[in-house]
Amino acid sequence: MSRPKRATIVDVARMAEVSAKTVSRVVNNEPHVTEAVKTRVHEAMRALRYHPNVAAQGLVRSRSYLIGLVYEKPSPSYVVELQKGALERLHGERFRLVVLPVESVTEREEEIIALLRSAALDAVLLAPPASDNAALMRELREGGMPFARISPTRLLGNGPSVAMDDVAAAQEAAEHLISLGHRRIGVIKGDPSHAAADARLVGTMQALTKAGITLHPELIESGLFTFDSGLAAARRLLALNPPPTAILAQNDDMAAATIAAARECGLHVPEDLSVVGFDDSDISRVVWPPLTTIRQPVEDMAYRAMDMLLHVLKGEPEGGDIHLAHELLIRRSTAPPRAN
Amino acid sequence: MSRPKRATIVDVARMAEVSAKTVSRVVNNEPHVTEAVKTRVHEAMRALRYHPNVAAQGLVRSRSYLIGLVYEKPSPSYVVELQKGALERLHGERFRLVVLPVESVTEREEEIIALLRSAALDAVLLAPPASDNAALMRELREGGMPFARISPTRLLGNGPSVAMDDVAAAQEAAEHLISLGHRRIGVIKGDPSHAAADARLVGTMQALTKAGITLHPELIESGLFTFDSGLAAARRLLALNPPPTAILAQNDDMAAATIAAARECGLHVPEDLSVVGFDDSDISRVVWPPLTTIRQPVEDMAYRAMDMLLHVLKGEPEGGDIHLAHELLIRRSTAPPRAN
DNA sequence: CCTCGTGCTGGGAACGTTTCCCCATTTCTA
DNA sequence: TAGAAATGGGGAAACGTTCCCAGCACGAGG
Repeated sequence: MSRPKRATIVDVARMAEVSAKTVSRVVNNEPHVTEAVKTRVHEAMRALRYHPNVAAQGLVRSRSYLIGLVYEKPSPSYVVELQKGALERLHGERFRLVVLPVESVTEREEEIIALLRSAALDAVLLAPPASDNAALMRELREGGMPFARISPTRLLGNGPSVAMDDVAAAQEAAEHLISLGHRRIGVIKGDPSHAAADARLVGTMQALTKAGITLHPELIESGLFTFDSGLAAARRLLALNPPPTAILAQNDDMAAATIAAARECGLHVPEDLSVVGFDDSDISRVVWPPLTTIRQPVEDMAYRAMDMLLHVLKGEPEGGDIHLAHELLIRRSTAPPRAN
Repeated sequence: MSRPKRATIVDVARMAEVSAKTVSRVVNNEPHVTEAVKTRVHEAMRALRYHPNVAAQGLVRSRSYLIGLVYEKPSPSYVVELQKGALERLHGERFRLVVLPVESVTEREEEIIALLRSAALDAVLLAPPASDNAALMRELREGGMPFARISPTRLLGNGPSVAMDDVAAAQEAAEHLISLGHRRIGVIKGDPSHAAADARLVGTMQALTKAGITLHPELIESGLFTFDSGLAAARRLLALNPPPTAILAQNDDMAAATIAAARECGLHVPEDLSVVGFDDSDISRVVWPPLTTIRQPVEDMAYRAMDMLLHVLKGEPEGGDIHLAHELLIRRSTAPPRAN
């Protein structure tokens, strides 16, 4: 689309018999141009198939019209929803989305920062756990690079963000199990480097405490938000004596793994074991039985975060911390415990 | 990372006491620079935290260092693997990946082309079904924009591509069912706008014909590669009298849906119904029983396609059509039919 | 009739690199 | 030893756009 020498602004200017400057004004919808001139320029643009050269615009305006999306190998459905929401908002804007997945293991903050620096971005969208990384945010601020945060769990008031209330959501999920009659409830935590894992545990414990239930440490297992890690954690929980009658997994992938682990032990879900997930990702409807889960509006969150970012880029004052509502979706993986 | 006036090449030149031209040579690893000068420049670069301005480079070299990835709302796991492979190859290169999902419904070829044109890309990676779109490829060629194709099924010899043999793979899957003793085999096709859907059907029919089995049209249902569409198609197939003893779904999402539909009818998989999927996506291991499926090396394919694209961008001659091997993974969703 | 604002337009200088062309010095070849 | 070739370096133009500033017409008010 570019090699066979594209039309430049002076070609258009020559054809429309105006100056390059005027063409620029027309392209950017600036005032001080007569209607007649405007239409003449538009015709010339169409005839020459003129498209402004983004690199040149970027050079003089010191803008690259690129927005980065930083995330760390979460579940596929999460990534896709994130991208969908961000792109949806970008539709019709001249900004483009550059994906920047980072490996927590190999890449340290400095490397991420170097990556961002060399990528020449105008702004970044930070998904967890980058959205909770204080050092990263400080660097960004010092570097003058605008950012917005998705699902931060701490350090609020630190730039625009969109989140849901992980604590309240986890509390609600646990209360659902308690109200069904469960007393011995296992928890599978997510990746400890995600602050959401702690927030969700706190919510769970609040519900249990309120109901007068003490959560034995043996009932808390840690995973990494992946199916395989969830499988291992669920196996450990189900090997306890007595095993829990319900398991609260901190995302759907690990909840699905819990169902698989239960099947291995010959347990039926939900008769022998209730399972609750988190996120309402695709996987929650694909497994059997479909998962009771917390709906987290990831796509909306990404959309809103991108919206706030665009506002900042337009020079408007920075937005604050936004909360989006969650929702407990009761499907078929939870039931009262078997009476024994 | 950019607003507080970054160091420019002349700052570095001044500090290292050489000309801007020399700095440029060092940055680009060109010859004609003494070691001593080179280290002096490197030191200055580090001290000033100099990073070349991509926009300026792009302007003079007429390169944007952006590569687009065009795909059309396929399953999340497919997208993620695609991106993973492409990014893996891009690691260490200066090119960045811009994601360009397109809606087949709303966007027609011209809009896609306009999108690419305005995105100022250096090259594009085409995933299905864009990789089979003749008009799109013609436009790209005329516009001088290099491209590489992922999983094309027709119009080969039309630019570098990486694919697997859909026909042979589908044939192998069908032969597996036949060898188990199945004779009444249902097929759930994928989105008709993907040429792979036809190729996989052809392979299936080849296997059946070879075994002397005629495939009744009533046994062929169409889906859209999504779980929901697969659910509806599977329900229709299972409502037949007699129902098929095995169903071959053209991707894993629809195969998972088939298992769900079977459960609705009170059928057990694989005792009452064998199910075969396609792709070996995450979902195939998450459902119960785990799916017998064809492993499609999506990540490798994206990696190789990106590799070929980079070769073209370096001015080397265009590669041809590459084939990657598939593999039939026999898991627990297939078994001999119940004797009746 | 002169002046003064106001709306439209153009000239020229940036923006930060690379590249073309040039010169001086060193090294190799015959 | 002379000439050719290679090496190390610099000056200035170019890439395509936007932005600052000035100029020009036109109508209104004195």
